[in-house]
Amino acid sequence: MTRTRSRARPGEGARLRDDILDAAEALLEESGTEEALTMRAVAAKTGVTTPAVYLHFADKEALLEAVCLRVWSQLGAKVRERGKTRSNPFSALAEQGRTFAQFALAHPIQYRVLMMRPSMTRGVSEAAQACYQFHADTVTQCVESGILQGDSERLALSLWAALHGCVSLLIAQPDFPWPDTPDAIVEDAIRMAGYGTAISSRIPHSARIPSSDLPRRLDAAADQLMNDGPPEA
Amino acid sequence: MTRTRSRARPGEGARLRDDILDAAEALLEESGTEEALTMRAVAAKTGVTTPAVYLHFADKEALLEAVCLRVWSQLGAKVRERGKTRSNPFSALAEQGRTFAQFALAHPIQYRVLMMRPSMTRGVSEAAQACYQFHADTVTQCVESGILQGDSERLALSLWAALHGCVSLLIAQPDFPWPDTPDAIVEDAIRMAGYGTAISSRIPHSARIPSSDLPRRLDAAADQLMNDGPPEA
DNA sequence: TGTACATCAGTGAACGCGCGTTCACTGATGTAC
DNA sequence: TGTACATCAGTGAACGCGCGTTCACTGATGTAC
Repeated sequence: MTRTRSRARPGEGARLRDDILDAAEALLEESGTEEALTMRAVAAKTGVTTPAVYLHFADKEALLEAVCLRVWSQLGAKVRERGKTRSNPFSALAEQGRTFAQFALAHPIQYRVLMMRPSMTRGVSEAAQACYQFHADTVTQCVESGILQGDSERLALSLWAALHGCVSLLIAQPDFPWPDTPDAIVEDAIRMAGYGTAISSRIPHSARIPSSDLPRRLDAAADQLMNDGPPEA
Repeated sequence: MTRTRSRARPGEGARLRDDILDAAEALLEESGTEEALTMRAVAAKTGVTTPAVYLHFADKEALLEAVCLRVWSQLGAKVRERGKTRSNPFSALAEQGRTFAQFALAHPIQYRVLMMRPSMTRGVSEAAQACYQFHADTVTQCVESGILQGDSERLALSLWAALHGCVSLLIAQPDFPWPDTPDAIVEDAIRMAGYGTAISSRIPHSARIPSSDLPRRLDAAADQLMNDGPPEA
């Protein structure tokens, strides 16, 4: 790791800050593990000596926070941007989910770091909150337009959790014999979560559906969804 | 951390092995982080000097594998035991899910370790496989009895992922303003995954459901699930 | 235009620490005679 | 029953390493005169 950086002019010192964050992310991506992110390695990757990192980050924790903050911002921006391309809130929800999953699969270690450590500082947790809020708002729109029913906060969580589980398994268990491509598995999860949330939000917890009858009823319900009339007898 | 252990008699040396594993798990639970699991700390917690650990585990990796193996076995046993109490495969599935989630929430760091690191050795991956296989078998029974349709492997994965996402968020983000108790959130996730998998497995990917009509159709589908007749006009 | 100086982005060397791991050793125990 | 001995479950001290962090410093740059 040779030093190739030229010294910044006075007043341009902040340039190093971004370079360090770039290096930190690159390190995560290349190594595949958070453990590789040491102050020394980040400095070397940036092309600078270790103490130089302390000019911009108080300590390792601060550096890690800055990385998280940036990743959350990027993720939030992507989801917002793509989510707005659909007018119907239910399909916007699906599109946001796809965007979220794509981002996670494209930046697996960053995603892992974001999700595994509780948001530490106010800054990070606000970025995370903003990202989640956009999702929650779309869920609220789904409730307002009657597609979903019930407490939008709980619905939003269920949906988020389902998708998170899907990508988090894809990321953490790459050696698992996955029956299909990641995209297809994500798509399955989105369909399942979408239909599941919509239907289960309409069925009271108290309802006891006789098990022997369940397959026929499910067929009928699916027919109701796909066709307009009642299912043929 | 005083040493309280008495030396084992010849032939009983293997007793230490179990004690070490107990200490390792206790350490994880108390500290809340995998980083606390060092050879030194484990030895101290066991009441033994550090090199003594090497009498039973070749290195740190081997110790961690042994911990994982034991946790997977415990989890598998719990799920099997409780899953068998239901005759209907669909509600057995739900019961297994609840058991799984309860175990995860009761042993959060162990769960994290299990899920975050790809199964390393043959032993661990076999234990994990066995645990998952029981779940997959129940899904297959659901398919055979007509409750679910389609590729049981993909269905099993979707269900597993949804539940994993739910508990993994509950574990990783304890500071999040969860709108309800963990149990209630898990229950929501199970209902959502159950209905969602059952319905979405009946709807071809090619089906385009007109969005303007969606709320009414969802109402109708839910009615079909709860009541026997078609929904009132 | 030339020179002394203040500024500030970075350097180089070192610190103390906890870690995984090794190695020569000890001392209680069961056993052979 | 008494004693020498082999066994083996552990001990104590040390190793080298990479880490986060600190501190006195340097040297290029823009600026005042």
